Amino acid sequence: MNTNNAAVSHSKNSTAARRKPRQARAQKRHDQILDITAELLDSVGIDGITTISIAKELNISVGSLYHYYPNKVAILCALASRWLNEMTRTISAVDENIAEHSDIASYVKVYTHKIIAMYKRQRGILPLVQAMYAIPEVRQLDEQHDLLMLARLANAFKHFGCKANKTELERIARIYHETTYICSMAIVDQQGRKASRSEADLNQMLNALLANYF
Amino acid sequence: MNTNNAAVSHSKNSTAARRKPRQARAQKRHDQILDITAELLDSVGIDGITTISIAKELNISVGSLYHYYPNKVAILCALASRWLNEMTRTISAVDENIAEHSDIASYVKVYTHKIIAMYKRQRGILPLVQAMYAIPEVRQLDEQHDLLMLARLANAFKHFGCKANKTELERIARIYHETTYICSMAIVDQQGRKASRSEADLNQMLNALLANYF
DNA sequence: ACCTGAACACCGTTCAAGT
DNA sequence: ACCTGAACACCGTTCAAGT
Repeated sequence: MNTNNAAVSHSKNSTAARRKPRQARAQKRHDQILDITAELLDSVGIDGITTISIAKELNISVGSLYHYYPNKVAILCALASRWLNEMTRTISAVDENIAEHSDIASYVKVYTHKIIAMYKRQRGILPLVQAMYAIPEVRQLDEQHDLLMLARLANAFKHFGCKANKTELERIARIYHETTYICSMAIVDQQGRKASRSEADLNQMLNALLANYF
Repeated sequence: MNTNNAAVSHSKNSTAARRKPRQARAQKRHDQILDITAELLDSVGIDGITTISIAKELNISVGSLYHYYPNKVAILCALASRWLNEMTRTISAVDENIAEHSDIASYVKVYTHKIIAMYKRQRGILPLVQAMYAIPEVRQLDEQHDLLMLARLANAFKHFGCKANKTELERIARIYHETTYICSMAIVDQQGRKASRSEADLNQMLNALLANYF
């Protein structure tokens, strides 16, 4: 009794969707399942969700539900993945327009602003994502997503003439990313009041972090 | 089906320990239960823990276990509480010696260092705390703990002559606290390599945050 | 008085039987 | 072929019966 195996007999083999969505109809069902799951997550919380309740809401049987996803974790994973992809897409836009910025400070400002705006828009689902964070598979997804963002950041820093080597670049990007993430969450939490001031404070911290390396 | 009730019939009335530990023997049992739970958390993960496994490890029956704690969540809560208190105690020491510091920068440096050292010492249990974070009661405990730390920080800032009003003080303390927390986690994660440099970067960010208010 | 563990209520997952 | 939902395996919690 010493290795980290969940030791449950329930099948958790794959967390991927079961049938490839060749037909538009099947894809629609997959999406519907995620929509319903998101709604239930909101109304009954992550502990209140049951596979039967999801199936019932869709007017299909549990067995049918298991045609689309191999298990409950897979459904939650797919939902998390959809959210993460949405975020990535939003932020990618900043990077694609990197030519717009003449210096790093300008980039930092827009980057911060976009992230906060996005978190604000998704205010309702943030606690849900947080609740799902307990699921190891979701955590892994999030880490992959982070790696992508870190690579982007490191690239942008180099583009603006950062004088750090590769290892250092990775390290700074990590601190930059984590700081932006946690402060954006805090800013979104504090319901509008003085949020612009907080955003300025975050920018100041980020610029101070980068100052030594430019 | 719209309010956020867990809707389970399991009794979750109180999360406090059941019998007041009047006798030293009962207190010892309470501690033993938490010790065993921490061990199991480490070996089988939070999803692998069962009340029966805890009882078995203690050589008592499940029924007996329920004499000491009203339910499984209460046990995990008590464990989290023990950890949080340990942390609070460690950090309180910095505040009690506030007179040692002539300026805010000196305070920031020691504060950062103590926090990182503490996280390093608890490296093993940090992922466990993170896993427990999914439990709403644990989250609440953590928030209470945070409020305490924030009050401390705001006080210290004022002591060193911070020119911010009460609302602003709270806001800055929050950003300070969150940034320290997330960066310390990141620093501890990166296994020693270049950690001292990261610590310097964190300090620089914190000082930049405070600069406008002193 | 105190402890035990079978029994009950749930929920995730499967698969034999229906269409 | 596809869907159904009773059945099975688990786990948290209780409480009648034992000491």
